[in-house]
Amino acid sequence: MKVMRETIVSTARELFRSKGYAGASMNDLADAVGLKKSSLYVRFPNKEALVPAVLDLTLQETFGDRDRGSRQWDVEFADVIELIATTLTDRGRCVGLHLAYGTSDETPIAKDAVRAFFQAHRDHLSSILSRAMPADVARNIATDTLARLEGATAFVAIFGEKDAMKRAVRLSIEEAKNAAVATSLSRVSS
Amino acid sequence: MKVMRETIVSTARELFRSKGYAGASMNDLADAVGLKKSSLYVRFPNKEALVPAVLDLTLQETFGDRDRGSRQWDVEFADVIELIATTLTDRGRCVGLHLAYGTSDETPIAKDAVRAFFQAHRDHLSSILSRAMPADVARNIATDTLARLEGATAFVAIFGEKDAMKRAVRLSIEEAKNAAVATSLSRVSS
DNA sequence: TTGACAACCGACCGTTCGGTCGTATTTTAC
DNA sequence: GTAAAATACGACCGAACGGTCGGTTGTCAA
Repeated sequence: MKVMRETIVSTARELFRSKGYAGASMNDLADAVGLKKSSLYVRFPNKEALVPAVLDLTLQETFGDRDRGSRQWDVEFADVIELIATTLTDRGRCVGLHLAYGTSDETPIAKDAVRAFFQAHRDHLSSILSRAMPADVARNIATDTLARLEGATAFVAIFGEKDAMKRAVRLSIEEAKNAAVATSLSRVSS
Repeated sequence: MKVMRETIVSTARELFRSKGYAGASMNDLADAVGLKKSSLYVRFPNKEALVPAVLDLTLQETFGDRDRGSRQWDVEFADVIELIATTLTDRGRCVGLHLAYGTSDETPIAKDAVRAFFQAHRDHLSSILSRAMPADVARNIATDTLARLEGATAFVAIFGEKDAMKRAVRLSIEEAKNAAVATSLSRVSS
């Protein structure tokens, strides 16, 4: 009857996503995976330790087995943000953002994990974009893309609307391509 | 020693903003306003009833005493989104979004209040924009503007970065102006 | 078959949660 | 001046919280 660690982590992710850090209880998690609360403490020292595990799993699923650099930058960029957008649309909420809002100085480990989570997202996107534009431009576009996706998720969460997410994806891809064109033009003129 | 209702509501807003619905307790609120918990229940029937009060206050402060329609649409649009952006940057979080993520079917009154809150934001922005463009375009731009602001707030919350918010404001204003120009051009050509 | 080890559970701890109620105190109205 | 209404409080409730601990069960290698 052994319960997989990944089962616990991905179930914890669902709970954090829908109820937030404070709203999700260890008892909820235990019930959801078919264990008793005390058994959870064999695998995780405390509730806070679930947060890095949850975010690491999500990062792995998003950027893990991606064939990095083997394709055109624009295809890879479009692929990864469409993957993120689809996940956000299907789940209706972003675990990372819910945990970002739900953690504070009282949960420093969770807070650090959230920072690392978003930093990793930005770094990944930025590294794809910087194949076609200067690093500072890439970083800003990566940031704005993530912001747009997070904001569009709010409209999925509140109204169930998916249009905003579609526009966010389209506009982000356009913005990246425009920046790439502007970069190549300025290279020619200089 | 009477404590103003608005004091309670705006203090509740701070708590909801920083700790979320589940994370903010009635005891926290009582301590913060200098009352005992039982005294709060004289003014509010339960915790959930604080949510509409908090969001109504915020709406009032954002759109309340604005001289509607007396100025150019673009000035008014820029003004109101700069007010929102400044508030979000200063506070580091959006109460509305934190409550949107923190409420569920178990708190229907709060959930409805959140929907009304964001709908009111969208309606207000949309009505300003529709002075210069078709209603459907205005609605989409209003939505995307709010999404951008919410997303940029995440980067303030997580990294303390304010640049993303500045870009969000600038890009939203540009997008609105471009749509207005496109509208007037298509009117001429038809 | 047995010993060892990992997985799991029930009972329990102190604390905090949202919420209620009877009562004391202050303000207001007549 | 006095009655009524508003305001605040202390004590309390059952439930849920995160977390601990001693003991039982299941698995597997020797």
